[in-house]
Amino acid sequence: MAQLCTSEDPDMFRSLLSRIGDKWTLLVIGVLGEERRRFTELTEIIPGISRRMLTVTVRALERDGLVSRTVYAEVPPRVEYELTALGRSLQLVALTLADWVSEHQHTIVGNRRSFDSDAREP
Amino acid sequence: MAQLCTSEDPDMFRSLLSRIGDKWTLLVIGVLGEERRRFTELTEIIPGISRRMLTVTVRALERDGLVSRTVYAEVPPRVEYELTALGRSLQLVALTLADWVSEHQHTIVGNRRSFDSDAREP
DNA sequence: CCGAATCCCGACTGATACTG
DNA sequence: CAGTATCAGTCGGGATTCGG
Repeated sequence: MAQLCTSEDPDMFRSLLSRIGDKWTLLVIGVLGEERRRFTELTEIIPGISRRMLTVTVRALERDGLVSRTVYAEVPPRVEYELTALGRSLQLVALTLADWVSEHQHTIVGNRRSFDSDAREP
Repeated sequence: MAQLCTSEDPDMFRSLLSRIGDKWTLLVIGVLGEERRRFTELTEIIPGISRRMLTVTVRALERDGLVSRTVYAEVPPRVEYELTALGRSLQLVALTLADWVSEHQHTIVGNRRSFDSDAREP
C-alpha cells in the first residue's frame, strides 16, 4: 500500500530502505544470490569495495538475518557468507528493481540530458 | 539479472538506486501515486520534510522524468506535481518493495534484537 | 585470510532568512 | 504560495593501521 510510505512508521520503512539503498548492500546481495562466497572473493568480485565497507555491509546484513556467516576453523581461516531464506526473498524484490533500472536507464539518462540542456539555454 | 548488480554499469545502477533510496523520494512518489498535489500540500502530507528538501527531491524527480511540474499563472501562484508514466511504472516497483518491508519488518526487528543481545553476552 | 579500530573529508540535511 | 540562498551540523564511507 502506498500508505506505508506516508503513515504508520515511516522511520522503520526508511530504516530498511536505507539499508538496502546504501552503497553496497544490493551489490553484495546480487553476488551472494548466485552462490555462497568467502570474504576475499567478495572483495574481488565487487568492484571498488574496501575491506572495511564489506565488513560493515555484511555485518549489517547478518544482523538483519539476510545473510548467514559461517566460520571454518581452518588455517588459513575461511569465512563464507550466503543468503538466508529471508535474504533470497529480498533478492527477488531486488531483481525486479534491477529489471526496472535496466529497462529504463537509457530513457532516464536521456531525460537528464535534455533537462540539463534546457536549463542552460532559456 | 543479478549480473546487473555487479558488472555492466554499477554506477548507473547505483545512481538510480540512490535516487529512489534517498530519504524522501519514495515518500513523495507514494503520495503523488494517489493523486497530483501542489507544493504546500506535499510539505503538509509528508511528515518532517522541509521546503528545501522537498524542492531538491521534486527537482531531481523532474530531471529524471519521473514527475511532471505544472505552473499555473495565477495569483497566488500554484504549482502542481504529478507522476509521469515512467514515474507510475517506478511506483509499481516501489510498492512491491513496500510490501516486502511490511511483510518482513517484524522479523527483521526481531533478528536485530537477538543479534544485538547475543553480541553482548558470550 | 579475516576483520576491528581510528582518523578524516566531503556530501547530505536542516534551520533560518529572504524573494517573485 | 512557491520557492532560493546561505550557513552550520551530522554522517557515510574511504584510507590506513593494527590484531587473531
